[in-house]
Amino acid sequence: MEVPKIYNPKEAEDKWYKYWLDKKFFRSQADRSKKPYTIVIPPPNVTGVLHMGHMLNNTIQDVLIRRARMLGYNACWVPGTDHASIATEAKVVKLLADKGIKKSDLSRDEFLKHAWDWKEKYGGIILEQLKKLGASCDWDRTRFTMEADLSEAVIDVFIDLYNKGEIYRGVRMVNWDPQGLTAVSDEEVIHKETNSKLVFVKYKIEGSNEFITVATTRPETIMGDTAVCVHPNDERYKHLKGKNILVPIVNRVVPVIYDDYIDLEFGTGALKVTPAHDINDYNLGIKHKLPVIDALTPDGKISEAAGAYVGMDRFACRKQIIKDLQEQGLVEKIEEIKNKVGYSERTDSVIEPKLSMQWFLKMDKVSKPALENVLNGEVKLIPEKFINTYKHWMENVHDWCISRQLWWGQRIPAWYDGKGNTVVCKTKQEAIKLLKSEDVKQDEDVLDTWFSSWLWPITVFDPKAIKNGWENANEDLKYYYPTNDLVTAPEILFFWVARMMIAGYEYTGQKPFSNVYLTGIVRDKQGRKMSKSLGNSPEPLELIEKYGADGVRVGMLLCSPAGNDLMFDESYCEQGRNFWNKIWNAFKLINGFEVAEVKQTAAQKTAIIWFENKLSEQLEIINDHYSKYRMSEALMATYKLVWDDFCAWYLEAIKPDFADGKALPIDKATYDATVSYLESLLKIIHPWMPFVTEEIWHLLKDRTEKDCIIVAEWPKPITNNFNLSKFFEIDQRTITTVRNFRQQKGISPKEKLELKALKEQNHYTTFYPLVEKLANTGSIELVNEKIENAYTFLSGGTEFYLVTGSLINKEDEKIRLTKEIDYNKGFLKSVQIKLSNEKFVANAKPELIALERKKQADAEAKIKALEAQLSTL
RNA sequence: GGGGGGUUAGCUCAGCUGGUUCAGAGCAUCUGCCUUACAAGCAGAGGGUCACUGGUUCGAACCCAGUACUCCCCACCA
Repeated sequence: MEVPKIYNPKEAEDKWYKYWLDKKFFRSQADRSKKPYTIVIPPPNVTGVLHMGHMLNNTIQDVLIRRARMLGYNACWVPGTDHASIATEAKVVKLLADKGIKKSDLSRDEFLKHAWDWKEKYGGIILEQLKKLGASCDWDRTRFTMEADLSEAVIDVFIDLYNKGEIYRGVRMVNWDPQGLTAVSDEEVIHKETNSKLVFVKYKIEGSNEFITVATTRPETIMGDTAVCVHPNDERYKHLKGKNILVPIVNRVVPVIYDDYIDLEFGTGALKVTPAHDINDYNLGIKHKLPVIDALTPDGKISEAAGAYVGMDRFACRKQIIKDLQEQGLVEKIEEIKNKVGYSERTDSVIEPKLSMQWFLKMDKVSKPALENVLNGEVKLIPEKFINTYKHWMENVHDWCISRQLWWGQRIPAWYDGKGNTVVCKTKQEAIKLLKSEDVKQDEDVLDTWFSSWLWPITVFDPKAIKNGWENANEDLKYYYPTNDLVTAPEILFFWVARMMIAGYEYTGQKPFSNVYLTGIVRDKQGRKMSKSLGNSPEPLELIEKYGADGVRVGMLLCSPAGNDLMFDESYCEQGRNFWNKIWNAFKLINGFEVAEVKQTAAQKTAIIWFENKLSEQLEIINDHYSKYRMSEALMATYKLVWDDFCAWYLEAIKPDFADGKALPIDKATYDATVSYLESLLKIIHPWMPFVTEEIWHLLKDRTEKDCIIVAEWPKPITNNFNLSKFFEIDQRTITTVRNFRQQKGISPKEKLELKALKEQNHYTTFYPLVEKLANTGSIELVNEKIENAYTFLSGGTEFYLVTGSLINKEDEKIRLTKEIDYNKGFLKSVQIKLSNEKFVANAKPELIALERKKQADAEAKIKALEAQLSTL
């Protein structure tokens, strides 16, 4: 069959993806007669567009799922998207703002309509992009975390946990995002080292000319001060007991309080206490019954309560107040310091600790099984190094603030009657009944996104399982759950992975997945995280355009050891592209063979025997890598098997000779063996490069409609005795030596050389036909006598002679042989030292000693042979 | 501040129970080849004080202690 000279990835990708969809190869349905293999996708944000992290993640998932499918599992990969409340709401707010619409001018329902419109329009983009990558998800199962029944499950969980007493509402210090105007969880705060000014401010002591100096990085909160605190043992301040202090600017009278929380060493040993704006101060305030003055508005401006600078932005105020204090002579000094300041992950604005009414989930009890089952290995983290981090986090876990001051998300099912009564229930009618009041209002807030996505592995299969209980779960959930592997980024180990485990144990009594494969972070060559803002991330779809999806998939995985960050560089994709090109060319060669009634050559016969061995050996190695989730190693082993073993050695060995400028025909046995090897290889490559393998699969033979490589059976090793493969390595070295000799002497590969071997040493001639073919020697003659004036070398204990008479320079040969003898003598000496060491002989394992003895004997024999050769010169 | 990694060839990384001719792989580099599958290629070659210092051991890239540099996670020190 005529095939194109170059493979066209774009054409093949579109064609085969569509074909796979048409034939429903991605579809999975519960089937008790087959073992399930399940992955649920970490749902990307609906606002998301494909980035390099997704590429890596989803390629790994696709490799795992495709291989499982070929191994005969009922492979099910469930896709979907996450509503991502903060990110999406921010996006929609911005979009409306661009149109001149303010969120505050809209009702909740109006805003949500805009949000849903946006979601319908753009929410599916990322899933479409995944298809370009070749992701073999069961698209019929696509879910969205805010679908009605998934949302209902979230509400059910809230109500259930509330009824169990695990959820409470309270005033707490939360991380307030003044730009997003919402509380965010501890995990959404990123602490960054920041250069700050530590301002030493003098506070006047009431009824005295004395001052007490406090150090602060946040002078704009001075108006919220309600005490000054010192250590009870601090000699410097003992005399202030019972005194009052005047807060600068506002001249409020506040007490001096004593608490051993104070660090005597830091600053001046005196702390201004601002209960509304610092968690420690808040705790001190509670302990010492201090009033709370909230000096800031939700959007980060100075509040009415502050009494000065009202309406000014917090950072502008910081500058102004320092200036004003300096003018009043109240600034003792200013130090430049580095401290950690919290920033919002979503909006990147400085987080403000703020007191507010929020809903919390108690974590101590519910998180226990999630910790235990990782420690006991029931759920495996890959790589294991994350177990320590995980343990540390789970043992020090704080209550989870689950409310968000947003509209996009699942609204908290709490109802208030305005008289201080609260009920938690699903509908307004119930609330009216329970509160015995017509005038009930639902909580304005929605739940944290992770409070819905922690149910993902359950609700994608059966959203009603929460309500109905595990015993009444549907067939899907019972069949597919617990899932097998979760592939995700270590950044969300706590955000999401830990919480899925919590929810899993709480609501199904089982783990949600058995293995958690944590990918690395994709970085650029300088080690910077790839991000849109830095502009250092290549556009994934452009990469696919350039190198083909197969090339990009391979490129991603070539540089991604498990759990390590990967320094991505486009050249890896180039390597990936070269790989599919190589495979295409190998196919082209085989495709061009002319089969005829000719005799099989000895080289062909032995090559077939050898490759069967090699293929089996490497297949076991590859399977082993997979079982340990060593993805890039499995890929590299595949790469070398194809490129080196198959193309460079096997195909070169069985390739027919040329005569009259035309390739000779090939016999049927060799052809069939070669095609079947190629088929096995294509299968092994398929998870990595699904498109090119499917294309070749169909060009190679006439196939029935459903005979696709995507559902072909994963090959099995034919033998488990790999001696042949080991023996051929010796012959490979012989071949390389001859080729090296040619290179040095400038002898063309086309020129036949005469190679002889010493008969008495000769034990293993099985692969001599391959040596003859690949080193282009005449048939290797076994001789009884050593040959003088030849290029002599030892390979596998046999002495070989390249008889090229005139080309041998005696002096050069002497130098070469002397060098080799020296090397072997040195080696022999090290072995002898080892063996003459009594302690070694006494302590080492017997096998090891035997091995060393053999090394000794071999080296001695080698030296003897080389010396004999030298003496003939 | 607490915890966890990492440091092996120019680059990205393997090296599993301390012992095989153990110092490896891929890429990059150099040399020679447009040999009718493939120059996105073929053949060959070079390249490392295993971060540093000490210890344990008959034997250390591997185990232990310390040092340096780096990355990540957690944390309420003004």
